[in-house]
Amino acid sequence: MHGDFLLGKKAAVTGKRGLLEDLVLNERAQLVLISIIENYIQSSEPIGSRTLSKSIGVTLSPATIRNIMSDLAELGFLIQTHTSAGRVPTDKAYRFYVNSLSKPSSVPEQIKQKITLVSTEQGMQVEGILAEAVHLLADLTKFACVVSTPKASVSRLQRIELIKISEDRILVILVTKAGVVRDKIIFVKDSHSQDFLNSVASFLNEKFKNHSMQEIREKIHQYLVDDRNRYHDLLAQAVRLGKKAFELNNPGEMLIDGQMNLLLDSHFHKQSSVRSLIDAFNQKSEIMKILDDSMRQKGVHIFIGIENDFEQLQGCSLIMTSYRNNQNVLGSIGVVGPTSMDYKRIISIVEYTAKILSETITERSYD
Amino acid sequence: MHGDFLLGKKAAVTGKRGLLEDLVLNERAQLVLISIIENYIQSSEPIGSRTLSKSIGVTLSPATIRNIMSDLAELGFLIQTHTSAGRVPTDKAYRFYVNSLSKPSSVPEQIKQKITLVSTEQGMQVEGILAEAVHLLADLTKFACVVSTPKASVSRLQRIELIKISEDRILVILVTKAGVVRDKIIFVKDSHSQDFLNSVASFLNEKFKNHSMQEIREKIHQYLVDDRNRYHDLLAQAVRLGKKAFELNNPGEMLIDGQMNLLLDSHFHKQSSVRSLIDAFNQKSEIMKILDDSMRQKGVHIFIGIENDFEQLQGCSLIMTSYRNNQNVLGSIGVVGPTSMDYKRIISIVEYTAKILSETITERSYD
DNA sequence: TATTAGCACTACCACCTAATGAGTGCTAAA
DNA sequence: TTTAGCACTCATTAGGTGGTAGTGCTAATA
Repeated sequence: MHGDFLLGKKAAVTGKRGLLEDLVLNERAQLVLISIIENYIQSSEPIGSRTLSKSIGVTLSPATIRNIMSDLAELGFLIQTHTSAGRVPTDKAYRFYVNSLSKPSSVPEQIKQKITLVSTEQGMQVEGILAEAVHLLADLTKFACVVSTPKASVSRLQRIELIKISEDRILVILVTKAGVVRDKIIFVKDSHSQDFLNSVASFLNEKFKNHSMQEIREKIHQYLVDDRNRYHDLLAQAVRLGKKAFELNNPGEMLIDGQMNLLLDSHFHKQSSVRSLIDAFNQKSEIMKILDDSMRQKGVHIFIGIENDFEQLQGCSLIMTSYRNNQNVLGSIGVVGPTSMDYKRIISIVEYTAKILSETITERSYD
Repeated sequence: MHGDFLLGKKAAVTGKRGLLEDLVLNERAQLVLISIIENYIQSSEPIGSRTLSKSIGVTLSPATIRNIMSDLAELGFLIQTHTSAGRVPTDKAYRFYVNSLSKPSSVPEQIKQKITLVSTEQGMQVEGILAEAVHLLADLTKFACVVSTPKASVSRLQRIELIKISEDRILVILVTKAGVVRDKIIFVKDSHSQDFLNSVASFLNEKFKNHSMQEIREKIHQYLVDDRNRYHDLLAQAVRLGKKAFELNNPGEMLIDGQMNLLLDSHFHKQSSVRSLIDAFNQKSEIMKILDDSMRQKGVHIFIGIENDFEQLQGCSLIMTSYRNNQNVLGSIGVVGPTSMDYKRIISIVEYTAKILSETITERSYD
C-alpha cells in the first residue's frame, strides 16, 4: 500500500490501521495538510506544490511536497479538480483540521466589542433578543445563521393567565421561567365568567408552577383518565381548559438571517447548488432537527459537509452551539457556511455570541 | 418633430402634446408596443422587428415595424442595449402597459385553489397568518414579498391586562380589536399588588376600550399635564403605568419572504445589482415607508422602476395593496420583482391574496 | 534511503481571429 | 404609406495559439 510512510510511529508500531480514521499522520504530513487547508481557506483556489513550498515555514522542495500531497490524496484528504490542477481539501481533511484545533482561539477584542446585544435595554421580549443575536452573527460571519426559539416543551412554567376575550374565546398567557411570553387564543363551547377563569388560573398556577410543559401535559392527562375527578367541578373545568392551554401547537420556531450572504459567496455561486440551498432553507423542519440535536450535547457542534443528515446541506458546514439561562439549555444558535470556512474564526465567534446571548437572556429570566 | 404620426387623432386634433404624458399613441403603435412588452416579459430578451412581425397578430412587414419601433424609441418607450440589438421596454413603457390594463384580469381557478390560509384552523395568531400569507405569495410569484404587521398606532384597544411577574416587573397584555395580541414587560420602581393592578387595568379598560393607541397616548398625556389628578391615587398610578404600557416601542414590523427568489432571477443575476438589492432588504425602514404609503390609498399600488422613492429598489417594480379587517385598513402586503414582471398575473395574485388575507383576519377580529 | 532537480506532459486560461447572424437604418420602388 | 433590398453594426461563437500552473516520473544527489 502506498502512503504507508505517512503513518506516525505510534500507529506504525501498534499496527492499528485497519480503519482510516485511526491513521496518525506523521508530523510533516500534518504540517503540509494543515498548510494546504489554511491556504485554501484564504484563497479558495486549488493549492499547488510550488505555492505551498514558498508559504510553508519549513524548507521543502516542491518535489517533496508533491510526493506528500500525492499520498495525502491517496488517503482521501485531498482531491484534484482535474489533472494538473492544484489540490483541494476534502471533508475528511477539514475534519482532521478541526480536530487538530486543540484550544479554541479567543475572539479578537475588536470583534468582541461588536458582539453586544442592545435590545435588552428596551422592553424587548426574548424573541427580539434572539433576532438581534442571529442578525449580528450573520453580519459578522457573512454566512447564513439560525437560532431556535426556546423549546416550549422543556421550558418551565412561571405563570399562566386566562383572560376572557369574548363569549367563546379565552386568551391564554403562558410565562415561562426563561422569560418567554406565549399567548394563544382557545375556543370554548360554553361561556365562563372572568372570576371563574381566575380561579382556574390560580389553581393551575399553584399546581404546576415550576413544572415543565411536558410534565404538565402528562399530569393533565393523568387527571383526565382518573374518573374520580369528574365530580369536582372546578378541577374538571381546570383540567379541560388546561389541556387546551398547554397543548403544544407551535412546532418550535426558528429565526434565519443572512441567507442572502450564502448566495453571494463565491463558493456557492460557482456551483449550481444554489437552487437546492434555497429549498433547504425553505424546509425548516430539517434544519430544526439539526438545531435540536445540538441542544442535547454540550459545547460547539461541528458538521462538515456530509456529516450532517440533511442531504441538501451536505455541501455546507454547520457550526452550532446551545444557549441557556443559568444552567437550563433553551435552544441553539449557529451558522451555515461553505465547508471551506475559516473554522478557527467562526467557531470562536459562534461560541462567544452564544455566551453573550445566554447572559442576556439569563438577566431577564425568573430562575 | 419625428414620431408625430404616432399620435392618435384625438391628440392631433386638440393639439395637446406639450407633455409627453399626454401623448396618445395611435392604435397600431399601441399594438406594437404592447406586443413588444409582452414578448419581452416572456423571453427577457431584446425584441427585434423580425420576431415581432411573426408573433404579432396583424400582418406587418419587419420594415414597417422597424419604423414604428424607431419612433417609439424616440418617444422614450424603448431602448437598445447597443446598436443592432433588439429593443427593450423602458419604465415608461411598462407604465403605459399597466395603465392600459383596464379590467383586472381574474385569477385562474387553479391558482385560486392554492391561495388558502390554513393556519387559521390552529390557534394561530395574526402574525402567523401574515407569515403564511407572505410565504404563499412568494411561492406563487417567485419574487420577494413583504407584509407589514398591523400598525399599532391605528389599531384600537379591545382589552388591556396587567400581570405581576415579579416585584419590579409587570407583564402588559394588549389585545386589539383586530385580534392582535401584544405583550411586553415594563419595569417599575415600587411594587404593586396584583389586586391593585387589576383595579388599574379595569380602570384603563373602561376608559380606553375602542380607542386607538394613538388617541390613548394623547389622552394619557393630557392627564399627566393636568395637576389636579395628582391627588387621586388610583388615577395617578393608572396614568403612570398606562403611559409605560401604551408607549410605542416597536417601530412597526414587517415580514419578508422569498428574497432568495430575486437573487435567482435572471434579471438581477445578470446585473451586478445583487449587492445593493441585499442592502435594500436589510434597510427595512425604507421598505416600511413604501408599505405605509400604500396603506393610505385604496386599491393596488404599482411602482415601476424609478417611480418609488427608495433608490436601491429603483431597478425593481413593486406591487402593493392593503389588507383590512372589515373596513379598517391594518397594513399592506405586496411583492418586489423585476420591472419586466408579468404585471397582469402578479397584480391579480396580489389582489386576491390580500382579499383572502383580509377575510381570514376579519374572522378572528372583535369588531 | 530520503530528498531534490530536471523534464515531459496536461489542462486550463486569456487572447486573438474570423465567421455568423440578428438586428438596424436608409433608400428607392410599389 | 408600405415594403423590399442592401449596406452596415456589433455581439456571440468557434477555432487556434501561447502562456502558465500544475502534475508524475526518473535519475541524480546527500
